[in-house]
Amino acid sequence: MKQKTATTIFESLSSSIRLDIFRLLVKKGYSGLVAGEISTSLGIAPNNLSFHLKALTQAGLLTVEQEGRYQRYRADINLMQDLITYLTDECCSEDICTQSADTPSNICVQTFSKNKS
Amino acid sequence: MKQKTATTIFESLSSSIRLDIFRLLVKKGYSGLVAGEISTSLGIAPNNLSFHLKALTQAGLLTVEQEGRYQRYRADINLMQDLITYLTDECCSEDICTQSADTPSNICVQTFSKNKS
DNA sequence: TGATTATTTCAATAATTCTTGTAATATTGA
DNA sequence: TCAATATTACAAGAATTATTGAAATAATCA
Repeated sequence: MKQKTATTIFESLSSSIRLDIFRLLVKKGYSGLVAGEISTSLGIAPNNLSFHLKALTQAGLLTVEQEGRYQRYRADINLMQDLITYLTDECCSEDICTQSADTPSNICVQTFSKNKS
Repeated sequence: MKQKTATTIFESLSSSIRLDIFRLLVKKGYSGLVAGEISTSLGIAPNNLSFHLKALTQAGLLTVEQEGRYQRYRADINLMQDLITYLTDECCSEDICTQSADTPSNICVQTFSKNKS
């Protein structure tokens, strides 16, 4: 994953409106929702919603499918897993992880669990 | 996790400078780095770096420990796992997941893998 | 103590993002 | 075709965030 991709995803989810939209669509699963339903459900003005849907879609967090005059949006959470990998794949590569095993703020927990399983 | 916590984390990582800082510290593991080392390593002016370190720390992504006249920063990636849970814990709760099993953009993959393992 | 170094704070400007209103586009149904 | 509905595009002002320079704070060392 490129850095630009990552910052775009984070930027997309840094707005409470967009986070609400994404979580709503995650909940709705494959069914997704059309723009009007999202607008009603979250109480966001259609034009403002369109602005945020565009941002989420461009970040790759949503997919859109045309259904007649409706646009159906769905969340794509696969991208989230790639994002975590991007953040943590070099975890502790320049440090001895074991040092942190017994500290309260253990930044290597994820790496440890990966190794254990 | 509260919505405000989540948006703050996303906002923190939406800047390329802050993403660089976080990834650098993830790499450095428990050793972490002091502010001056981060400044040199990434070529960021000390006062600007301080601005971004403050943002990351307030979001909970970094911890700070005083060492004499140095401030040692460390990444806390545990928070990332909580964040993923916040995003996906209600995944497909209002939809039949199986519908998406054979589609290219399968938003439920994560849920499926969880169930399989 | 006095000088030096590390880091943070503050203020000002530049840049970016959000929201709203209005208009445009496109599909549906009579 | 015409009217109604769904959605998007554009433009302008308000609000927020980033960067820089200068100064302040605090710890170290001679």
